[in-house]
Amino acid sequence: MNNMKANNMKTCSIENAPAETIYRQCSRITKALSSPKRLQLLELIAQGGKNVEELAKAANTSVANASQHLQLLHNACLVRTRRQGNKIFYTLADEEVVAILNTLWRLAGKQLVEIEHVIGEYLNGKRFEAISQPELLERISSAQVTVIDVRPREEFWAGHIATAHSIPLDELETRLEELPDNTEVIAYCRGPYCLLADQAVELLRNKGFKARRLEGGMPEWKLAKLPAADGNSDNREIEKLKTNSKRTVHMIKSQVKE
Amino acid sequence: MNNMKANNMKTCSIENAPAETIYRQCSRITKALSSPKRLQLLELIAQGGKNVEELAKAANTSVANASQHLQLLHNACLVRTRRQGNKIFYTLADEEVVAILNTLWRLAGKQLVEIEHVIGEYLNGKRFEAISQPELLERISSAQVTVIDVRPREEFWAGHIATAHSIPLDELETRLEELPDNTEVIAYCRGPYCLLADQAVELLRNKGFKARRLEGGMPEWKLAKLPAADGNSDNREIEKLKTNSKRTVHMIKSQVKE
DNA sequence: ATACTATTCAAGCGAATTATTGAATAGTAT
DNA sequence: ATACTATTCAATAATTCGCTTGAATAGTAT
Repeated sequence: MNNMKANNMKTCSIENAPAETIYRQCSRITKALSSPKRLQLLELIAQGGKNVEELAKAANTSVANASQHLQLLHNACLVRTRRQGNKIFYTLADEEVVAILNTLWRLAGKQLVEIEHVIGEYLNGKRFEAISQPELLERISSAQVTVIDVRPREEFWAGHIATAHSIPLDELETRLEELPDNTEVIAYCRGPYCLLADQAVELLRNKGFKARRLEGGMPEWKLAKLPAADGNSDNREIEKLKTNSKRTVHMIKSQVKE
Repeated sequence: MNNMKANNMKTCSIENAPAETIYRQCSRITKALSSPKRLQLLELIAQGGKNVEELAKAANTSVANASQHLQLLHNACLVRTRRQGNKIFYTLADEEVVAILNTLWRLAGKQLVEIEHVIGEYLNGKRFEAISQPELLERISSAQVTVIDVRPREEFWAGHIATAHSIPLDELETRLEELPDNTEVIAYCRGPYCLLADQAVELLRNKGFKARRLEGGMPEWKLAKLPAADGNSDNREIEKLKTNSKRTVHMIKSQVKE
């Protein structure tokens, strides 16, 4: 019966040998993404390089456990490590990782009603009116506003609203002095399902700033073809891909063994 | 001082209660994507609605096992079921699912050297020279070529090369009469890491057609801002009806009954 | 060197996942 | 009604996963 298919040879030899390997390889990535803790860790890492201890604390778990998860992510080539003093900092391995997290986030927000529910509950009584795209555009052009991008820095580099400053949520509290206390601050993030901007607004209001979030986020801004920019000048990519070379050799070897 | 910052739970309540729920929810999706078999099934489903038996056969597993996997995908809201006669057809639940599969594929191709390795092995001695973007463009404008998009139909709808015809790889063999045997056929797919176009070319050459693949794929074409189009609802229906003619009759019948 | 720190490794245990088998269900056809 | 089909359910055994604990390692600082 299995042979039937092979003989029938409907189309493609990909159904057979190579495909299985490919799907198995792809599943290395999705497996790495399949644990809530690891998703949380990735999100934390995306917001800025952190060491194991910080990550463990932020993700509310033991250091050993965090380390284990991180190594799994590392084996899936989703994160990279960098030694600094006697600490090891984790960063995302590639912008595509952000891309996949974003897609995942968008899909989850769209499909899983529970998430909307949770978000709704979180924002209950906390969500302030958002500013609309055209209104923000007008305020920008008349310089009546300060726009901050509270997403992870990598995402800012990949494209941001013109005139916006990158202040990842993590850093916001320590960088308040960069913000004006007379003109309004507009925070934006990934979109309607993303809480980053809401959290930023909450923090800013608590500190006495005038703040609102943008309706939607960067994807919607881009979609509307409103003025955006990206940080091409940043040239970190070069080093990125080099680091994997050693590990790669290892991986191939162990694969051959099997 | 660093300790202060870390200990102080300040900024975001998202780190606490709601966040865990959200990550757990997101992980429902990634868990569903974390098995090779399910990735394979999704890919098959993406290439056109299929029933359980077909899927099981194509994925080379038992019907019961396929059914189990499919239900898992269904619970994660990644696929949808539709009854037709006494068969149940599975289709993707949302275009975003294609998006996430694509991102995953791209990331995997970029990060996991093994995949390149496998692809290289598969294509060993099989890969024919590809046609470059500018060359194809010129041939298109002088009508010296037939362009076919061998990706799943959903992806064709989301955007395709101008003048291209949608012939998912699955259907290629049964639709050969639509192709000219005097002018060259150019197949394209998702990009350099995607084998669909190569498989199409192989099949076509075996059948005596003149065929080559495009260098890169749709994303690269879009990136170069070359002429593209996307499928409006009208096209969509027509395409649908064309290829599903047999099935469609059934469908219409049963729809009328309802 | 020695002590110290951050991180990783290793073993163990309960829970979850995968594929298999055989039976049950819900539609369809006669 | 009865037989039939496509699909799902239920029980299983082997495997893997996630977290904990306690020890080992590889750097740094004195």
